[in-house]
Amino acid sequence: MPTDALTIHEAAETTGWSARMLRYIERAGLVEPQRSPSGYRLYGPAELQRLRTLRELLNAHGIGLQEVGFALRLRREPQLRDAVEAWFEAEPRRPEHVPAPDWLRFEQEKHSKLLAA
Amino acid sequence: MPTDALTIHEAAETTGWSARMLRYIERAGLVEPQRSPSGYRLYGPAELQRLRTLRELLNAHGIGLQEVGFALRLRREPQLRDAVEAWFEAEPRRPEHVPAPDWLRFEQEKHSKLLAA
DNA sequence: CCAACCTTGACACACCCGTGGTAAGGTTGA
DNA sequence: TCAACCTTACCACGGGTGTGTCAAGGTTGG
Repeated sequence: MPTDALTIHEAAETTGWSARMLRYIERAGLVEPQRSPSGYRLYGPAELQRLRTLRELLNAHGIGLQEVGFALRLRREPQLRDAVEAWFEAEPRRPEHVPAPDWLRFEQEKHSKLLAA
Repeated sequence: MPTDALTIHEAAETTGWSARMLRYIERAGLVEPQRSPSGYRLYGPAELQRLRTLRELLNAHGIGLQEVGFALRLRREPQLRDAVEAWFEAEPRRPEHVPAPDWLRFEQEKHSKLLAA
């Protein structure tokens, strides 16, 4: 077996996630490690780096795993992406007023507690 | 006042949403009606169409308002979009196996109950 | 052989989302 | 004036998300 593949608890230690969350992240399709012949998860350098940058991505923008999972769906289901794009394209024209982006605060409030904790 | 602008309860009636949800959708930045001088929401034909197609968009793909709200953030915050794209681009190469898309079922399970109800 | 790993599955818990309701108050039109 | 609208701001509540923990069992290395 390659010496640079870590088990789930070792990977948890070096990335800051818990082993529980590594399984959760895998189930969401975000980081899927290879498996040993007997089914053990094996995290290589690429997966470890991916887990660290995932943490940064979430913290930097105040989003959650769910959002990243949805972005994954947008990449992998072109009809979904196209349908969403089409809906936004039909946005009614109201060019004046460029409001204080209140919806932005609204969207970000959802994770403010998490970030504070 | 233009005759083709409906109040919130009238708009609720013709679109199938509740008045409560129309306010919620507005707060999420998805459909923002104009206001009368005294602050009443005025839904024009464009907004009404938008509300109907929003309902179809959610039903057709098993997603929620939260997902559409996140897609809106992706459109309006280029740095967020770029960061998410960059994270996916760094996906570790594992070209074989093209697995049964289990993550897809996982992502869609979240709304299966809603669709059934 | 056995301790120390790993696996999947389930229960639990706090918090957030979607939705309804209600209260307190402003607007409108007959 | 006054009934019937509208507004914002709360409380409530079922179900989903993110996280921990535990049980029952397979794997591994000394």
